[in-house]
Amino acid sequence: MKPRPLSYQEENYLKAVLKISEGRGKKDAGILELSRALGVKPPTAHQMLKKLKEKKLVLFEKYGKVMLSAGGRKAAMALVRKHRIWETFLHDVLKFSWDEVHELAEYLEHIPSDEIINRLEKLLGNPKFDPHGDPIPDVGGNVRPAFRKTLSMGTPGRNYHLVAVSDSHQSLLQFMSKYNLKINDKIKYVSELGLDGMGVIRVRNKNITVGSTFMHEVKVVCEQCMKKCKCPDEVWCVV
Amino acid sequence: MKPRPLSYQEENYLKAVLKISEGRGKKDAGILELSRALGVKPPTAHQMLKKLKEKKLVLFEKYGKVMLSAGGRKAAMALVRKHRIWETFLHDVLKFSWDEVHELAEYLEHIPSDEIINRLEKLLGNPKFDPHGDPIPDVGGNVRPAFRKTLSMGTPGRNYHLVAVSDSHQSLLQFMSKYNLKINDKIKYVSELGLDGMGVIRVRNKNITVGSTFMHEVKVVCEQCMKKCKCPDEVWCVV
DNA sequence: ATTAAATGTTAGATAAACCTAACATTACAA
DNA sequence: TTGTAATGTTAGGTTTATCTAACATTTAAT
Repeated sequence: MKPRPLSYQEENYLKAVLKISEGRGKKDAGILELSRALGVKPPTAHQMLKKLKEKKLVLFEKYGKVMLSAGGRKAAMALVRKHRIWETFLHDVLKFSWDEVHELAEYLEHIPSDEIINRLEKLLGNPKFDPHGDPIPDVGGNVRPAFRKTLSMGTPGRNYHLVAVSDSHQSLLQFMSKYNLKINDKIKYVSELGLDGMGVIRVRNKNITVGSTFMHEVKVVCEQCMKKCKCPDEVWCVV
Repeated sequence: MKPRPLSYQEENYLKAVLKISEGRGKKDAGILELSRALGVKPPTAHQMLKKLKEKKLVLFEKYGKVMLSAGGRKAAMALVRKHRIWETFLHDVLKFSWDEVHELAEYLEHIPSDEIINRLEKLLGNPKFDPHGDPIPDVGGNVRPAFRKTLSMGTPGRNYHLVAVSDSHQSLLQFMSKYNLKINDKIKYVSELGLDGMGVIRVRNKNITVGSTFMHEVKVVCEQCMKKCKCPDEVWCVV
């Protein structure tokens, strides 16, 4: 077996930097936050990031923030592409539920083959979004922007399409499974409750009361904004 | 992510012991042979096998041979099952060629999920053999015996089904790809050449001269033996 | 402006899986 | 049966990715 160009762990660190710097929140990545995202202690993350700097995959100065280099970003986007195509395969073909696919894809994304991914993509009919509604980068690492916002940023009374949810938020995914809520469901944002950030939505003629996490983590697209191809409070992110 | 029950490498060592002790040749596994099979130096293999002995996965006494315990064999058979189901998926669904699937399956077999494997098996229609003609163990780790012999053990003039070829023999796999030879092809063993163990086979009305490696590595089943459900020179193995 | 809290860095230790060099045992062939 | 070749074992070192403990810098609050 050929040696991997990047180790399993190096790949995870690059993905974590991408997730923080271009994901929901989009902030500069610091060592502490990275170490938390990766489940390691700060000195561990620090050491690895020095190594990735040597390899010119990240930009990182003493006491400064961490950013991906062009090469590092390319590698990280390739991982995101692999992750999301595997998730789509597991969901669409092997019928794994929405909340099971993420963990398995965490392993599968490291399989060192671009060809498997390209063939899976074709098999799946060149999907543009994974089962969580996140856009799938193309072979060049480009993602189409997606017009979307959190439900909490929506306007009560309007209709939305449920398009995305953080795929690593286990309890939320289970909540949605329980109420049979799926990507692409049409929902109506009925009302804000004004208490603990809760709200009420209507799906298939049934009202569901949802909590703050749901309001802030679930991403929706308002059909009006889609049509106008502009959305004042658009929030989109890659990871 | 949960910790793996066995590390990536521990799995490979168990598989290597199985391959030597129950594969073609079926000999007792020694440290030197294991180290060669795994591409490591003898002390490395020795150390790992002491660890696997601690974990009760192998039986191994000083200066003695290595054998799998019941638990070790179960784990190794599970790996063989995963490997062969992934190979079948890659070949049947993603249309990878016969000689490409082995290397990719070497990675995929370590994905820690039995459920993916069970669903793939169903998707593929519960195949009994992988693209190389090797039998796929069931969930319990049982393999059906296969009546087969090497072509060199066959009788010139008879018709055979090409059922198996060592999936790690790259140059042989490429030779077969080149002549468009596939598992399940009907071939006639035309004659022995009596020189360097060479022979002639006939496939789709074309004669092909094959060398010693082909004669000794390619497995065939003689239809007569299959029908009688017994074969005097049956050679079957698991890995 | 000062200080406390948050964050980042360094140094040194550990475990896994590999190595080389040296030594021990077994197997077999003369 | 004895000596050499093949195989196995031990000891000690390397690399990767982790840790803890101690120290340094930056940020933010009074």
